[in-house]
Amino acid sequence: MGGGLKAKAAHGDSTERPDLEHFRALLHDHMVKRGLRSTDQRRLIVETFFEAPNHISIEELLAEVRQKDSRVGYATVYRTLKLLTECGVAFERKFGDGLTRYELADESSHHDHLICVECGKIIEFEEPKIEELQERIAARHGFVLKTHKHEMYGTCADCQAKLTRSAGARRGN
Amino acid sequence: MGGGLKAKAAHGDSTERPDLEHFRALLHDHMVKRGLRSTDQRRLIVETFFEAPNHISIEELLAEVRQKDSRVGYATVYRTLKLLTECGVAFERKFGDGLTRYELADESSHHDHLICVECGKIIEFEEPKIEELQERIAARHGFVLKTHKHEMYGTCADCQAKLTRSAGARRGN
DNA sequence: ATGGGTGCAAAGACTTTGCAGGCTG
DNA sequence: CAGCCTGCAAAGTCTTTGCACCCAT
Repeated sequence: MGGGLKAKAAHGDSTERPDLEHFRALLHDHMVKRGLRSTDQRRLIVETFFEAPNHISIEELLAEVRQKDSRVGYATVYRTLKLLTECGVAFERKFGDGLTRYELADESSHHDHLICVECGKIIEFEEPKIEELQERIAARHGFVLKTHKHEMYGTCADCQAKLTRSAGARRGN
Repeated sequence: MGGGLKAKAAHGDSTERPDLEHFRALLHDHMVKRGLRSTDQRRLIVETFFEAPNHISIEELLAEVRQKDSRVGYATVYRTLKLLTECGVAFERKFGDGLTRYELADESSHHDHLICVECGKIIEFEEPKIEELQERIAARHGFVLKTHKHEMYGTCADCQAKLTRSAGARRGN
């Protein structure tokens, strides 16, 4: 029936890959500037992060990393993501689920999030009109905006279908 | 322009108090329906919550409550707020600071939040145009929206002034 | 008298950090 | 070969829960 399901969603919207070289350079500069060192673990974690779907949690990233080197510790992933955040390569995101998630700090494609409360699918969206309205509201209150968080929670098309089906079944449809 | 600034913000926008009777009834019904009991602590906590500024944390509410009865425990406040959330009297909010905050579930005045990253001031705002755009975006992706979280972080007018002043001083102004 | 309610303290779920030994530059 | 890094485990935060006793109903 429902075909194969995409399941994935989250990641890059197929179009073009982000400019990883730019991020590698950013990280490299930061490390040189502070006398930090390049280690096997860091390189592995960083590259794994670059390949991973956006909005990955520490746990998830650790799992990926351990497929390549099972001896890497949680703390190292944690500290490396902290490092990436500091040098502007990653953004830290806290959705309501208690986990901290990370995504590539791709300024060039600003987006917010649409999240399915049934299956957890995360879709990114952009809406310049909203951005503009935000600025106007901020100005009205005398604020200068730094960042914002705009998340919409609902049920995706797939899950609506699923729910309708089971509701129908329950009703003896 | 400018004038005196309202400063307070956060709480009821001066206009009218929310309809507390409505919320008391909601809670009462819920408790009767489930055979829950009305105790001194619950009444105290609930009324204190009603009087407290919006976006209060458990710790803060507990402090208020303890001014009236120092023997109330953290867990009771915690459980009472859970109860209020369940029966639709309060909303749970998680801003990025790791705390859970609660506000009156005043549907009639839907709003989002503008937060000063310097002083923590929280201002509520409403913008129907954004709400409408949200629905449109959700529809475009096949979603049916349930809730959303829209927070904007920046520097409020007061703090901008403060920052400018100290920056100037530092520069030998 | 029941069985929900309370306070305390212990347990969870995540995130941070201290340390002894390892490795980069 | 100094000092940053790592992995482990312990320590923090904040939120939840188990329990024995208390008290509305």
